[in-house]
Amino acid sequence: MDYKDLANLIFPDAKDISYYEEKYVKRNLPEGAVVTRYAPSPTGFLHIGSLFQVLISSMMAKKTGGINYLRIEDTDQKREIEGAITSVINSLKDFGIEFDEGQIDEINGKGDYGPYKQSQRKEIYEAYAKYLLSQGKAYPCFATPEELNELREKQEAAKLRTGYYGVWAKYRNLSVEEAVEKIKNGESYVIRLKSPGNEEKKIRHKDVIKGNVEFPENDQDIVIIKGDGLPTYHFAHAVDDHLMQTTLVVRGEEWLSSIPTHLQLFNILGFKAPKYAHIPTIMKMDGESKRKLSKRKDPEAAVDYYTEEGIPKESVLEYLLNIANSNFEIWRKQNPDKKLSEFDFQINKIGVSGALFDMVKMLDVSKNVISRMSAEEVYDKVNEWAKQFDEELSVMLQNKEYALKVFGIERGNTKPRKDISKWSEVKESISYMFNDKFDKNAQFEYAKISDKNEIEKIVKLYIEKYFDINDDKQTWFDKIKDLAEELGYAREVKLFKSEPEKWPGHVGDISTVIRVTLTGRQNTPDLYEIIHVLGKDTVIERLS
RNA sequence: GGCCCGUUGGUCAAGCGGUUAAGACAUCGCCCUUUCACGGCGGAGACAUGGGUUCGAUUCCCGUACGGGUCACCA
Repeated sequence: MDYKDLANLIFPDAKDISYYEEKYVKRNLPEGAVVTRYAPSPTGFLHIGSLFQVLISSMMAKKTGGINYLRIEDTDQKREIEGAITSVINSLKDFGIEFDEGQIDEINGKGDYGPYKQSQRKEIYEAYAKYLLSQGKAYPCFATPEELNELREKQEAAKLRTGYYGVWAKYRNLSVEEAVEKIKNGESYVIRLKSPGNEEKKIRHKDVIKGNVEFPENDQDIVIIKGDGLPTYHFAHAVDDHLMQTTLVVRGEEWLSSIPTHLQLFNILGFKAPKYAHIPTIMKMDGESKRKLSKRKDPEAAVDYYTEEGIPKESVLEYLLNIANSNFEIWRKQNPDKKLSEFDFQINKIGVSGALFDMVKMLDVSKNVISRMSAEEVYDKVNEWAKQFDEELSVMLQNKEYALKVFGIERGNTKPRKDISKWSEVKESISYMFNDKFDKNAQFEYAKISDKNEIEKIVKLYIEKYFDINDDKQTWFDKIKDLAEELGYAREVKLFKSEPEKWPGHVGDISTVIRVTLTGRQNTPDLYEIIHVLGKDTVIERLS
């Protein structure tokens, strides 16, 4: 009996690997095109770090005329979550990320290199495992969890490196006969790689982002096929990325230390290894120390958070791009109207150390993104958001024509207003523009001039003598100045500042009184525009 | 603990042996013919640390400290 017999016993039906090698033909892509992928395990939760990763992959594929595909890594049945695939696909779609190829729903994929769901690729992994088995490069291991535990304890007690390797790999040198017998006895087992690595030797590898890294060779006999018959991540990674012809693997830096294992696997299988780009983890400040954004503690770790808060997807993407390529900011300043895809993204310019997530900066980016939108765009997006997350706002926006006017205030000119950074702020910032949300009898907080009688006097005189909806802006403001003067206030701020003792206040204080009476707040956009959007009747009604 | 990776202002970051060490956010002050949001100008604020190498180190090498990652039949 030899290895082939063992291989046949374990995987009697597995095909020869040549079948798959021939089935998946070479991709026909332009020179330099990158094939990359996003390969989540379906936990139903899209982390901001994952979005970062997909963004990078997709930028690289687009830039080079390549392919970005979606592969589902569902080899851990214990973690399976119903509907998770659809939810990930939809979350990504919310951010404008769609794949050229790969999984499209819970069961189906599109493209010539599928299936794109690992649980549907079992026979493929078996073929490759059988291939290794038949050459004696992999073997069945009968160690029980208890045995493995014991082994580790022993190693720890002796202060040795833990793991299943070298002389500790108890079943590595079991004879074929013994193995066959155990299998026939129904003993459970996994398939392990018979690692040819030597811990004393180093391997050198050039990561696209991290640059040169050096590791000891892998000498662990890692599991490639688990007890449940499904492959481990490592094995599936090698087989899938080879067959799907991935040329660039973008993944989190927590994978960096598996490089020796992965390179070894590619090598033993006779595959050409892809390039790897290990991207830094997005961190958060927690007290004194940094830590990974956590799905349990930090709502902003989940991509859906941004959707719910109404932070536009463009903002999130721009912020992320900012972290990735710091020259993006400059580019954006020079090209305010260009699409993100026109930015010449450089993957090797991504910083090597983990970036802290900075919500303040994110909102600043967002504020600028929103300021570049037209009133129509703002309307559409706010409306869409409100439909889902804020019914009251949604109702307010029903009169589209009016809402457009509201959003058009100080927008579309060379110095657009920058006061909205997320849709969830919109209601509060525009509520006074709606009569049914405005209570003229509420107690407003006035500024310098707060005497009730004085306020009444100012407003009354304004409405009776100076208010004319048909005035142009200059005339309108001149009249406020006249009003100020008539009431004994300085008509220019500068005048007041040069001789502050001469007047009780200035034109700004007067306009503040009108502003507060009209809107209920001290800070608003341009009063003249507000008056015109509100219309004559409302203005008179509120000021009377 | 072993093995990796990292460390430039409060934050994100340029920089690749000789720079007054960019820029952005935040912060502070002033200005911008009404507030706020903008915009403009200016201020404060950094190369973790100790040794080398070098005429010269933020940049290269080694150690230390600190931070992160990883050591599963999870990905």
